[in-house]
Amino acid sequence: MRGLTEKQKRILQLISEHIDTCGFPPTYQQMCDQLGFSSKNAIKKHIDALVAKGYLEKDSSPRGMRIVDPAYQPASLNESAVPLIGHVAAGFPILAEENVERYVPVPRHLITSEGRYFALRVRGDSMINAGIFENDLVIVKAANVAGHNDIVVALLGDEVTVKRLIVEPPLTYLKAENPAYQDIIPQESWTIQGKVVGLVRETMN
Amino acid sequence: MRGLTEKQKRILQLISEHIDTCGFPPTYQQMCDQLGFSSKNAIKKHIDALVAKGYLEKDSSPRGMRIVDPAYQPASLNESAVPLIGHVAAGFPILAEENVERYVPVPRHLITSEGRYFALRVRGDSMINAGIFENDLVIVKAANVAGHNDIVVALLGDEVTVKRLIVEPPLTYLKAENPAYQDIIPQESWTIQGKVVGLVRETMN
DNA sequence: ACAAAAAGTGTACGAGCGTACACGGGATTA
DNA sequence: TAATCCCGTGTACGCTCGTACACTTTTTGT
Repeated sequence: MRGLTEKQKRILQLISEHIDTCGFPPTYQQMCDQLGFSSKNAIKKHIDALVAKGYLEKDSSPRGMRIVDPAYQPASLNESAVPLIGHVAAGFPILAEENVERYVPVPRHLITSEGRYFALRVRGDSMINAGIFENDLVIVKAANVAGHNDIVVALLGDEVTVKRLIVEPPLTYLKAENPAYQDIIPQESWTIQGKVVGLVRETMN
Repeated sequence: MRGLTEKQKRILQLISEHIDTCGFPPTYQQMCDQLGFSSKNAIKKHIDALVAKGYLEKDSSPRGMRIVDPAYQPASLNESAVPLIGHVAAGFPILAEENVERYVPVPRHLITSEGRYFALRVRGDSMINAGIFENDLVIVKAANVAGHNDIVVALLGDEVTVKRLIVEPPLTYLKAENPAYQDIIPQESWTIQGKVVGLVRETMN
């Protein structure tokens, strides 16, 4: 993977931009028009050079190209998106479409193999000692069980809460990471919804 | 934008998966093969229905489709990737290609218009009271100046550090968010490299 | 029970796309 | 001066893709 000429860089950038804008790579003709060329062959030669140098992969059908170099990657392919659960409507399962506010990108290696994931906006400051602040988004792997000391998302009645799970047989309870809060030893039935595997903070003020 | 039939959902999902895998949408023929159909028209009708319902946009050239519904958005288009700066080689500008370790996806709305951004892995626990832990990735907007109370990335000699910027004329200094650390009132020359605008935590242990 | 919508097959066609080949010009190097 | 890249033009060709039309079957709704 050696150096690129200026024109070749321009081509890569053009492809990347087009994918960002339209969701798919451009045709040779479109790139011609955009660069003011009048022959598709100018493009083809650059593309061939890029393939030869390993920056691009091609399959010879229309728009059939894929950028290899991560520096020019449009936006994704090493990443994935998980649904951000907004207000949880009572009665609905937590992952129901009705609850999805938007989607949050996360590094793909957080999303190991299969398993459903979601994001949740944190309310309150009960976990500040674990570095989880109000309005942070926690990335959660859906699960019904979890281990000792895992940070989990639990459902108590209608309320969704993020706490540390403490397993000290015969006792299992939820612990806040903030001395101002007491442990929660639920009387009513409660369920684990998932395990926190990551965090995204979008506001720094 | 009304309800979809099961088959139509399947089609949307198929397109999304293909984009994830290959970087561009499939052709009608490819979708046929994958679903075991023997006529491209089956696909075309579903696609037309999806367009009519507003879930898809089409331009009548090969692979020319774009998913509108965010729930089926492949992985990107609402997100962007910023370079993760690994070890900073002395002498190199911080954003030099040599320093890039990999790319980190972040929500696009963090990346306002133009301006260069990067990510940095946090070393040490000097900012724990701001909820910034060791090994967290801070998302940084490159800048040479910053305001009072901003969390900034500063370069002191060869060392890159994350601290809160305190502007109390005539004094300007860096403050750690951890009582165990003292304020840094640099004698030598130092520069602001950028302002922290977000945070990503990939490890929760 | 009847009509309408959804789902799928088969054939044929025209246009757009990638490709191949021949050609010209400028810049750098031996 | 010749050789070699890099860059662009022009023409022609064949294949693939999206599209249109006719027809069948199953599911849904009133």
